[in-house]
Amino acid sequence: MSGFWKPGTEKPRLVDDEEGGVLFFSASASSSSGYGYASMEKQRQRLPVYKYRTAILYLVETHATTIIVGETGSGKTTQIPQYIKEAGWTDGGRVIACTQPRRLAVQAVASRVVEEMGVKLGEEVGYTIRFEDLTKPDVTAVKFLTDGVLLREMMDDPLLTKYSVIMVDEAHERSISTDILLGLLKKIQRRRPDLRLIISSATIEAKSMADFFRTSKKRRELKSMEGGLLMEPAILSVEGRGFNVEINYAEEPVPDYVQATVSTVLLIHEQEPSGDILVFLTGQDDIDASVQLLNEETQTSRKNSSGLIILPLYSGLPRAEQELVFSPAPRGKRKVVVSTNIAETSITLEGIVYVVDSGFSKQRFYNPISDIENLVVAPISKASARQRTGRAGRVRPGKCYRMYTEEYYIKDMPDEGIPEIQRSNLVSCVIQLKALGIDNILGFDWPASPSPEAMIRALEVLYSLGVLDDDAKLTSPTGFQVAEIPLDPMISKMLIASSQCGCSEEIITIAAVLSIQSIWISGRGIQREFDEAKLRFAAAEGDHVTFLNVYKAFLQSGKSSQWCHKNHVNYHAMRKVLEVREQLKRIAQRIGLVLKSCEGDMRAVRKAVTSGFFANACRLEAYSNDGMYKTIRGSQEVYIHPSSVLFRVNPKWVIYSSLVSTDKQYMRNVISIDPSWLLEAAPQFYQQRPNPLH
DNA sequence: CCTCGTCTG
Repeated sequence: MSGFWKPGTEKPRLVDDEEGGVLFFSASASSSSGYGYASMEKQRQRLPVYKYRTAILYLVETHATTIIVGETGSGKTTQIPQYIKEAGWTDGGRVIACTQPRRLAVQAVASRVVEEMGVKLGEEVGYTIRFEDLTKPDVTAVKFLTDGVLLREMMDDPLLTKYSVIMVDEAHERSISTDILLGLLKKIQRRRPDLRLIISSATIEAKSMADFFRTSKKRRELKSMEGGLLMEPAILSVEGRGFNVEINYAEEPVPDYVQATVSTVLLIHEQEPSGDILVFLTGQDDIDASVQLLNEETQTSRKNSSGLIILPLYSGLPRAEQELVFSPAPRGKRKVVVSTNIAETSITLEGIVYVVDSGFSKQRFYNPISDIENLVVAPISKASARQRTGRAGRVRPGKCYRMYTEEYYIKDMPDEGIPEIQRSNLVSCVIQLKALGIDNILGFDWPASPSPEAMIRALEVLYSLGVLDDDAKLTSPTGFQVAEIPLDPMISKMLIASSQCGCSEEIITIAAVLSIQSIWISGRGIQREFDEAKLRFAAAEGDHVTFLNVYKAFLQSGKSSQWCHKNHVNYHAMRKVLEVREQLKRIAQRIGLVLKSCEGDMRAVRKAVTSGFFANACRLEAYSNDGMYKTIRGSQEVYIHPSSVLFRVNPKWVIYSSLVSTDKQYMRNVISIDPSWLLEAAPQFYQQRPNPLH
């Protein structure tokens, strides 16, 4: 091959990030404008995946499912859809789909492919993510989209008939949507022998992926279907372009991983040649603590550590601070990014040569008995550790420092993490399958089965919401309406009820706010100011009504970002609220809800909230001095979260929208109610319980 | 009397 890059010639551009992350080019990176078509073609041919072009096309032609194991930098995501198209799979108006778990990745990959093909985005090549559809019917032949969007598309077209090839990228991440999608695609395959699947996965997951798609144990059926199509999944491995990374383990188990991490960073800075450092910790607490320790070190010691630029990174960080991590360190300085898992998959940093891996991350766990989701610090898997390590070898050979022993890695660390679907509440997932006509939820063929307890709990909740009937079928119209709304079913139910309560305008706003992370900007140093700012909007009824006040004031300000800043309101979150609100309004109209404002009648609003969230009703314990509540459903001890406007107000009866558990169970987003509304909203749910409302 | 890993429709 003559396609090697020589120093002094044009710089090879990094292509897409194979871990589904998005590359952010620093200001110094060369722009693409200077490249002609020929040179673009050359670049494409230099990618490792190019060697496998014929093999991939052959496998896709002859196998129903092809599993591609692609290492970092192989070029699979951008190239394979193009190969498939060049081979004629889009002839006759058929479409190739390529899914990604994340929106940013969809956009990044689509624009790269558009550039390589020299076409306009939204024509031949397009993408669809929530709120953004850049595709043209009958024109778009290659379509990038999120897993979630493809799932939604199945509601209108369960067999996904317009697609000839579906590539599921980053399947090893095992997100809930990916897992549901894989289960459904396997089902579709039986009805559509013309459909081809390409599943891209990391090495470690490839075998279990193949096992899953090995449809039948009967050999005859397995070997071939009509037309000589092989049902046995093919596996193809494509090497990557990552550099070698030397791994260093702790010699002894580490008692305090934050401390160990900090010491390691300082040691690297003292002893190793230049190159940026990426540290993986678990959350804001860890990160702030270690950033502070590192800063102290920088200030007290006069010698080496002064050349360090220490930057935290987590999703809760304000946008401007997040962006700091992408600017290159000034000459002679070394950048240290202290990050959560966000840097493991979602964000790619250039210039990282050293990785420090604490060996932990925060993971969600769900207890179907208490119906509570918890976030806990837990050891990562080998797959995760490898991924973290790989982050060091993107620009040149790197080093990874693991804050655990080699023995621990080999003997105790699990190969793969627990798929998200086995750690989550399943209500949304169950309703989606029901809407697709899958009646036997317990018998569904999952890549990883959720626990029967979790399934049963989800069915119970949906039954009590009136979404499922006695035969566990979707009710009409409520069940079908709830399935149509892209929100948590409790929020959707609240929305539908608001149509009857005559307060849908208000509830749509509340639904939009509840479906995003938080509309407030909080920070450690500004706690008191923040509380004061919040008091300006505080409503006696509770947080939901407070949201309405914030939204109203935001509109009155002319949707001003300065106004947001002054009031500790997150401007980006409010833009998102506007966006979700518009979408919900459209859906509400489509499914025949009455759009109406209650003109300040907050009883109506509280009743509508109760209709969706009655299962989260709590009563203040009569003799409780510390604001202890008990849930009506399970007599769980819960407390109002200090961030709530009802903190220390403690009304007798409240409903919450979610629980956060730390040292205690805290209710977030709390509203006061009248207990008689509970019986009204869910007679079957509350009558079964022995005298709950005395 | 105190906080929240990351995503998605």
